[in-house]
Amino acid sequence: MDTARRAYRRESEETRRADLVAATQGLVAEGGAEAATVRAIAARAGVTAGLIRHYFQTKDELIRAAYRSLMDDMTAKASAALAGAGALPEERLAAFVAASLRPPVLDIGAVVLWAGYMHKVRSDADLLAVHEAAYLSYRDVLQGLIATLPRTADAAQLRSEAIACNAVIDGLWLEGSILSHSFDKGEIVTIGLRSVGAILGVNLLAHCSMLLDTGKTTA
Amino acid sequence: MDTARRAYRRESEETRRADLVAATQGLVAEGGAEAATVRAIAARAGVTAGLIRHYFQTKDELIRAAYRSLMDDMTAKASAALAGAGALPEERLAAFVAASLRPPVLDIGAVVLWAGYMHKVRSDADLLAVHEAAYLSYRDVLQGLIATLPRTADAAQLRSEAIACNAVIDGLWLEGSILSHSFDKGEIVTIGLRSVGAILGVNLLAHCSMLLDTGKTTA
DNA sequence: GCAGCAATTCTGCAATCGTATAATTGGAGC
DNA sequence: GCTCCAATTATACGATTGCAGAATTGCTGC
Repeated sequence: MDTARRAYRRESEETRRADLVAATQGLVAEGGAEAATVRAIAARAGVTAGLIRHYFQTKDELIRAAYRSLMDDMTAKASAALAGAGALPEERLAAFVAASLRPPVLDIGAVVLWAGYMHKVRSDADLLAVHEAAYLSYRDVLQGLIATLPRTADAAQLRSEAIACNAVIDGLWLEGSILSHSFDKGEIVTIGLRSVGAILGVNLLAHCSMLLDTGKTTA
Repeated sequence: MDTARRAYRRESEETRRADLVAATQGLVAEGGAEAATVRAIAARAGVTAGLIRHYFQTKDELIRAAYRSLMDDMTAKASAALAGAGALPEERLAAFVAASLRPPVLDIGAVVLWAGYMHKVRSDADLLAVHEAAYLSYRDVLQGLIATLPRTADAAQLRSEAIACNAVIDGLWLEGSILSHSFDKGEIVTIGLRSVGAILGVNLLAHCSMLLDTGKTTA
């Protein structure tokens, strides 16, 4: 037998798509978008390149699916922190902010993965829509938490505040992930809570000292 | 004459390098990193592809030069706004923040170029150093402006505040660039000034209404 | 266990990539 | 205006890319 074909198992469409998406994300996270070639993706997913076209009409379609998956997962992970939080509005907001600024959301791999898609987001209208939807989805959760605070605020003010809080979280997420070595443990979370609190005029740190993990008990 | 060679002019090394860097940035800004092929870069710079290797040993070296140039330019453009500002600390800080949140600093091309190199920043120690230096350089300018405000603040507080203000500017810069269509004109600048003011406990909007350009006179 | 279908592999192709190097030519110095 | 060197063009090469279609094979229903 000179021609020994590679043995394989049939998998459900759902499984295969998930595998291919995961492989794509792993490659982009490690080596940027240029590392995610169809052959590399297939190899990491344990299949051959031709199969990709069986599940995705084009490579761009796979990339889009992978990006959508990443964005959804990040919002989901931050939102999951709400389940363990109490009923107090300040406490819930603080839990959400803190969860967004620590692993697994705060992660250089996630940043690189996210950044690796940026150039596609620019040129691909569909991807831009995915990005916008994910951004607004996260911001809506944030705005919902802000709205429950014991204050009076009209719609326009709520929108402004949500944009601002989202921005400070984004910025801290970025630099905290990239330059993690130059920040003390818990510093990013503390600054995030203090900044969001300052923007909204509430004290998040007071209600939520249990969310901090400074690693050292500085005076 | 069957072989008509293309006519050309000799230029200084300085000019050619600048042209190639500018061509690279333009292409990445328009079409993402994948659009910046050596042939496309050369064509835009008005030369042939071979010349690139005459000035840069490898394409990566050119891209790195373009990245370094981008980072330096962004800080420089924001800092340039200080020259036209008055002597009042609030006014100067506001001018700096506002300049960081509007074109040419607020630019999707800059975001894409910046993002396109995240994965290299992760693995390449030199590039990480470039990023960190640029980040700290910008933050230092910001912290210097914050320190001149008429308040009392110790070193640790100044550091925290600079990180927070930098983060909110970063986040607004990102989303404002990517989703520029979903924000009103001047909205990003206004939110930036209000947020930075809230974090620092000063009113930047009061002193600096001339920095805003809302495009419409809403009541 | 046998048929048949679809999941998967395999092979190939045209295009494009970055790089290397030989062939030219513009322009400065004399 | 001639010389000569470096700036620039031109050409070529091997590798890789996304994509397509034919060939195979694992699995499901009987």
